[in-house]
Amino acid sequence: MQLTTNQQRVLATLQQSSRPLSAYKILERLKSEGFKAPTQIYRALGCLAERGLVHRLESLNAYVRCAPPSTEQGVRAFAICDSCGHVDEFIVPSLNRYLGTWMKQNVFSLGSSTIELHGKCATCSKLDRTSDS
Amino acid sequence: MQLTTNQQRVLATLQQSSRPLSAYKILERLKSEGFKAPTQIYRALGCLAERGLVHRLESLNAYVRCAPPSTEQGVRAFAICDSCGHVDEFIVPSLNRYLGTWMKQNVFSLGSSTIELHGKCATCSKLDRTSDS
DNA sequence: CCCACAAATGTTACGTTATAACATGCCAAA
DNA sequence: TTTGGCATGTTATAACGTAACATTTGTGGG
Repeated sequence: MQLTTNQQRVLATLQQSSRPLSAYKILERLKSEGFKAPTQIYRALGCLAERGLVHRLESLNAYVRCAPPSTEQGVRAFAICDSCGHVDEFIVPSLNRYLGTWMKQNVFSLGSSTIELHGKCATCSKLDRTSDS
Repeated sequence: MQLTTNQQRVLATLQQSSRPLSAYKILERLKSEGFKAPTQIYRALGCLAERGLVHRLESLNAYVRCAPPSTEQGVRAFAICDSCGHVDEFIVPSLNRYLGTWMKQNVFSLGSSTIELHGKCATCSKLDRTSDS
């Protein structure tokens, strides 16, 4: 199914941003296009998330455009630069292999996972070093 | 340093609970002991978190008592049962080994990590199976 | 003993994030 | 053209979190 216009606008807003946006930030940016209430944003975000087009970063209460569902086996993870806000998405190839030991011992049937790493991206780390005294 | 009485009360509340509690849930339970405002709870939670006695589950906006800082090398992870709310804490022995490939390639200097798995614990999985038609 | 200072606590107010509940508009199939 | 579904709009409120300032408490120095 196609995206509705509201969904397209929300998706475009996220896509144009270099960092995650909260629902209310998105709302601000879309006020000029007639959006008025958070519900509208949350609804769109909900649909986009279902399709795997956006992802909510739990540790930021914010949303990012993300890679479409890939064939690659594994679990999504996000590396978030606390300096510049840049988010890098990658796949943890097999969570099972690493956590599998634990999960088998503990018989936990995995539904979904939240893996968010905070730190500094390459660019910001470099800046730090060059500005050292 | 010792815990203050407020911190002790908040910690005890979490300890007595079989599942994570939001700050406001904790507040409700402590109203009878004179707590009146969320600030009081958040302050206590802040201190307790600094000492590694409680942990905030980002995906739930809730807090759990957690194991004291261990000597074991690794990163904390949490397995959350979406049916009964039970939370199991464990250590991912070396995030570096698994994500290290990615982190080296991308030069990301890790600060903190959020790893939260959602699914069903053993007990709840069993219940499902026995209630199958 | 009393003051002064610091730390913890209390209190009020507000900011941010999210959802519930209901109204309206829009389009497509009968 | 009516009806039924679904996207959208609107209002209100719930849930989560923090800033700023007042008050209390406890401790060491005069």
